[in-house]
Amino acid sequence: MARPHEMQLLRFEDRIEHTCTITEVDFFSQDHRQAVVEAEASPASPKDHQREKAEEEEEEGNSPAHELSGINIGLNLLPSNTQTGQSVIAENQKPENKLQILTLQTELCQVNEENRRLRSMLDQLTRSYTALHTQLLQGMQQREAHEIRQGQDGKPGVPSRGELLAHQFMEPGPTRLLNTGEHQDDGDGEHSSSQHMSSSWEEGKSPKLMQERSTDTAPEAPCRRARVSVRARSDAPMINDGCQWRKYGQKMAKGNPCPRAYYRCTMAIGCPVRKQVQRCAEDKTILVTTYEGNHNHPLPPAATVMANTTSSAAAMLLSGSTTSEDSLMAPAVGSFLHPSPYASTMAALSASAPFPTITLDLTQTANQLQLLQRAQQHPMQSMIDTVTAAITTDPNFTAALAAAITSVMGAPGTTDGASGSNAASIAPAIVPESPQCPKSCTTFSIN
DNA sequence: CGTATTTGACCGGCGC
DNA sequence: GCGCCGGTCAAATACG
Repeated sequence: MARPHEMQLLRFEDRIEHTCTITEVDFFSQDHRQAVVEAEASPASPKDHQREKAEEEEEEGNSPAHELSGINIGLNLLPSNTQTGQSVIAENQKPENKLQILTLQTELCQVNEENRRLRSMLDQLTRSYTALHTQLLQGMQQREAHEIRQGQDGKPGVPSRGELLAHQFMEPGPTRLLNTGEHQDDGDGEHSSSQHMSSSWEEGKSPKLMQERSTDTAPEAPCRRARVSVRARSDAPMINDGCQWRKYGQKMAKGNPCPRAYYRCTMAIGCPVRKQVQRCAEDKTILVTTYEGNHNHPLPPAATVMANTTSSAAAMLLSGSTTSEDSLMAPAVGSFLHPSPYASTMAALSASAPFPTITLDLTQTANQLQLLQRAQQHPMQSMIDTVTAAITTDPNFTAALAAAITSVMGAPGTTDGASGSNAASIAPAIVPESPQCPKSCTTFSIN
């Protein structure tokens, strides 16, 4: 996964710690940087220098356990270094400076402690993501194996409604979204006998095609995927999400004076991703973009960031939908998207369509500081929040952020949808798109 | 002239 | 069975 990045990060931080240590020894220098340079270049403290060299040599080991050892070394160095420094200082400097030194030592220790805590948090996040990803992959593999077995047995038999729905929701993209740029789902991933992507979209949609291959596809006939709807304030007719789209239709939707436009992704031939763009009937400054499907091609960074965000939301939605309506509406949304006081305003599922739909609302304002604070308690959620907020506030930020996100999240892969970079407001939120949620829940339920 | 957009027709799902 | 609605297709049109 992101191990190389992590190692780079850790080693970079280790260097910072070294620098801090040296700086502390040369605290009385006026110029901090100059002091560091001098400390590194001068033989004034050969012990420290040798210790640093030993640490650097240790770092070359690159063993996994070294990540923590590096941290500990940095921390343990402080007392020894400062002891050495203090002995010199005690001989040459005024007593009041000792207090400053002690104060700075304390601060430095706190900073190092914070560093270590953040690092472990990052490790934990990485492990959690890896575990979840593995679970998703295993689930997909088991399901596909099961369906292949059914196909080999001849008539698969009529699955229960629950099975059918569970298949529907296990099927779609977000699981693969989180995977990589492999072959896209399109709702027929299990049909290894079926062909290419371009037709797979149609298979998911076209009853004719479904009937032609009814022997092995009938249980999948109503197969749909999760949708991710993004609400953002924008004057533009369509938000710039980093992808290339071609308009293929426009309709007047009931209950909304604004037409709904239909786009399909043209970044790759046969890419099954489509999106609908429509202005909110209540507030025409709000642009509602609904993404469906998963890209079957690499995405540019600007599109990848929000793709990860939306795919995470969709993954959450789908994982919840495979169990029960309760898990869908409460734990899935509640625990993943807004475990905090944001719960009441940030997330909800839509029932306006035969698809499970999750809406990311980027139209509300939020305190970025709160996002940061939440980052410490809920790293995964905060990552999504941060990404979304960054996108909505500064489109130029997306490219730079993409690298960082993908380094933590793993390969961006093919993902679902993209972002609204022109959104005017900040807060990522998921709000009820429809008052018909209960109805939708029954659709999701397995009974 | 090639590509993108527009727009009416068509199709299937769903509710009555 | 019928009509409504959402979604897609494809011919016509616009644009660079």
